[in-house]
Amino acid sequence: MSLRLYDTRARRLRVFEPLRPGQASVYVCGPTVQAPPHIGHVRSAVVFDVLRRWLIASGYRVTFVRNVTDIDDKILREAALAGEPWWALAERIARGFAAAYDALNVLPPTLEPRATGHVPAMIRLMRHLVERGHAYAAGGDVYFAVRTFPAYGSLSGQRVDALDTLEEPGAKRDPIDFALWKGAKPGEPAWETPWGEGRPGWHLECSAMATEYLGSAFDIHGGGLDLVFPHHENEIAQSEAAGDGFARYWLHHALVRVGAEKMSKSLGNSLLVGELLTRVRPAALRYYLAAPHYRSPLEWSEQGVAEAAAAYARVENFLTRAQEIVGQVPEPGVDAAVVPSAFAAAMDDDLGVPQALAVLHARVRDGNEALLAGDKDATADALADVRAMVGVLGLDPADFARADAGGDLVPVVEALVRVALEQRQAARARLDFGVADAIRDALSAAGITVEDTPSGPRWALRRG
RNA sequence: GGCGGAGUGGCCGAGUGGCUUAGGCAAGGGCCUGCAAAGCCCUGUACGCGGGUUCGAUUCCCGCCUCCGCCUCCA
Repeated sequence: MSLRLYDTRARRLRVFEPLRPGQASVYVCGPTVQAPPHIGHVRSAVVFDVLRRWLIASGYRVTFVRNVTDIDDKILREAALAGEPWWALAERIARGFAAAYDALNVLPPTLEPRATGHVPAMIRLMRHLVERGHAYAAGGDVYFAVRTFPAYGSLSGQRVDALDTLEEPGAKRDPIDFALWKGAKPGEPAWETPWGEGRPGWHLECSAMATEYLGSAFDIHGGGLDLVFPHHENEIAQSEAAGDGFARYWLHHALVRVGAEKMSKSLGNSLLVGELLTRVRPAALRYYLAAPHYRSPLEWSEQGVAEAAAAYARVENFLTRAQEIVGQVPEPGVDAAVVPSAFAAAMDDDLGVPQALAVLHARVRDGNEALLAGDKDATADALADVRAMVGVLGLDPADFARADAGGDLVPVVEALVRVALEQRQAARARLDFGVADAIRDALSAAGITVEDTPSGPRWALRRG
């Protein structure tokens, strides 16, 4: 059994064979930190976090690099609008992204390089390209000469001859050439280069940072489907023209749509993560984002999120009840995860999370049956399986417990609920169901659900 | 116009040449419960339209319709 992944460039599933046995190197395009994260950004992060966790669970040592683009036209414009330094805006937004990733239990990357910290590497790459005749300076900018790279279009299927744009050629020799480096206008941040002062273009950043840390050739390059062209096509052109082997597998996930349209800042229909997390549990949101196959478009719906929350609650309920019987099980940790073979087979098949979830739910059902039958061993088996699977998907409730916790008020609430439930039990004992139900209703109105079990009442904060 | 993707039961969402056919949510019936909740059991026969290939197609081929992404910044 081995992992197969859909490679955009090959347009088919390919068995994953890493460059170095037992190791996997992954580069994922991170955000341009110009505005707060929206739901699409975190889908991307969750998708590649699941990939990463599955690689780890499969025994690979994973080096996972996700960049931050912290210099760009839009950042400069937003900062000017906000009246703050561009670097302050970039830092503030970058922190917002980090917080959103963290809330959704996305593992921190091995390294998170920033474009502004890697200008020397970009200049080296550019020099290389200029020396080899693949790039030229013109009008203060530096451009990549697309027609010097015959493989251009191999990723996206675009043909160079079909790419003639209406755009003014400007200083370019050919309208299809793209900028590696942009000359600084007055007042803009600028770095010194042999071709004048300026700042890096977006495409150059990723090429330089990926090879800086992962080497001339590495295993997987990931990103959203919207990056295939021109961004990733251009990365390939730059890096391969410079003699780097570059990425061996290209993974792209489908996008999140809102009202049948792609969500994007320019369309003004962004669903911001910060706002969503005020009304959706992080774990439920992660379940919602991770559940469909990563190459299927996801049309945002509030009902869908509610369904995801219900499905997740089912898993969570089992874990809670099972642990009450079996005892606390130490978190398996993704690297030690031993998952059911059907789950592994699903994940190996291009990250088949939907089928993997079917296996997960089947084991939850098994576990619930065992619980019902009072079969402690079978419960423990199911618990171990479910815990391992949930860990691979980044959905272990324990990982979210800290975020869900109410801080100092937790012991207070626990004490108050205990008092109320004792009163209710007393009422039930004297068959005074009017009082008992009134207490339960009052707790329910406060968001506390009560369940009576053979071993006494259980309660939980109802979470949405 | 060029490149690419999608249309599945009430909803979301997998998958497959026929065999048991995901899974979740919702719904109905039952068990359990003081009543609930949670849980368990049972029920639902779907694959955009029209052709074709085939003993047999939702699954393969052709045409059509509708929708979406990229071709400009974008996860």
